Amino acid sequence: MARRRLTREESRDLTRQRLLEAGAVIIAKKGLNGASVEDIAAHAGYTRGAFHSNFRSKAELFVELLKRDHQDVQQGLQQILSAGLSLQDMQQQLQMFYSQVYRGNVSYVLWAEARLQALRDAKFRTRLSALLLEKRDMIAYFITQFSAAMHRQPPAPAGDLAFATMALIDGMRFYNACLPEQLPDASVQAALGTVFSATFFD
Amino acid sequence: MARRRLTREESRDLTRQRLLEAGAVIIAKKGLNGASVEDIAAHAGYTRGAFHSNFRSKAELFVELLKRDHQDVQQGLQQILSAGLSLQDMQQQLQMFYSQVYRGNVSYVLWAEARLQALRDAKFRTRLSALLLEKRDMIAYFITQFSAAMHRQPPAPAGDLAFATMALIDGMRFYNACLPEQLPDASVQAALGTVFSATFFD
DNA sequence: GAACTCTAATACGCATTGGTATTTGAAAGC
DNA sequence: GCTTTCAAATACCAATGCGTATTAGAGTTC
Repeated sequence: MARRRLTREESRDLTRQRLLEAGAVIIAKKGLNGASVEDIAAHAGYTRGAFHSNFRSKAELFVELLKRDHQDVQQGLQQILSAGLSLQDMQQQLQMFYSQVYRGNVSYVLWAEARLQALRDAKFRTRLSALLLEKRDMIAYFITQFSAAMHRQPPAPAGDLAFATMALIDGMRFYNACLPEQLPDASVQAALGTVFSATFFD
Repeated sequence: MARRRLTREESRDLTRQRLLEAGAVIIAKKGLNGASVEDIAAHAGYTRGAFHSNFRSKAELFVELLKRDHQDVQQGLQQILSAGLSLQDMQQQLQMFYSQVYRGNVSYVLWAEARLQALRDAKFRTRLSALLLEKRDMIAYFITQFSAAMHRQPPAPAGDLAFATMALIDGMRFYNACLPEQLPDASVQAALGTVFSATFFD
């Protein structure tokens, strides 16, 4: 394993990457407030010096984490949208996509943490809102597409229904994680299917 | 205002009460982890001594807060359920009840905080699950009642739909609090109404 | 290879926190 | 009214936190 030496930039990027990953894990585990900079740095194999050399503060790393995850999700959705699939296939793709995205708990917990942060910090709220609105618009577009394909109007403003969709998915995700015996994956799928099809297709 | 002297017990209860109220406010504002015992005690007009004399720890106070709030909500729902109203009236009562319960942000934020806590602490999770299941069962009963009155079967297991209902309401509550201009109260009402009536009544 | 630059480690200061141990003062018991 | 009891204040301590300033060492440049 003759690994070549890294350039300064590569090395720095690697550090940053590791800190971000460690941040995600530790923040998910202990909460934004419970995770110390020391924790995160140590888990990534560094000291606080490295952390502060890469991020101004924990909050900054956190926002970066959210942005990255948001980007990934948006890209995934965009891809499904622009693949030119039939309604059936699109629906199935969406279902698969969400079960993948939410497979690990980490990103879900980060967003839950972010929601709380938003409720109590106005500055953070505006930053998060921008991301939430992007997501809402993406979903609203799906809803519009579905309705158009069914030759109908959406039963309520598409944007509002998009929020409802996000609420439903996230909420069920929580109950599923918290009470897996009471609400197993299959039940979540079935319940979501029931509500969505009743709302959008019947 | 000749206020009579308080007995020892009355005085203690009063202190406890004040600590609980302060705890709710401070925890809602700064998060469970961000709120220090000192914060809470000071906001209630006491010192940490008083706090530790009344609660073993912050976590204990937090659980107490959740239990109390849960009790209140369950009682309210129970009352609506056993009032012998028509479906119409019951529906309206429920709507009113929720808009009242969730008027202030405090209790909502506490439950959001609790959800996060549950995701990362197994012991806490079991304590919270018990409350969540009680609530689910209560709502499931409403769903069963509604369906029966419509001479139908619920379109999916009532318990699962109850979870979906809780998810929807809580999620929309968040978006409403976070982006009130994008999702005003009226839109929440309308969207919820659309989804619920599509799911349960059509 | 010498001077430099920049990343990450280390050292330092200061503020906070939680818990315990002790003290104080007011209610309760006699 | 004297003693006892208990709620709450105070004092103390050890741990942990963040941010900055400084240092060390590896990459870069010439």
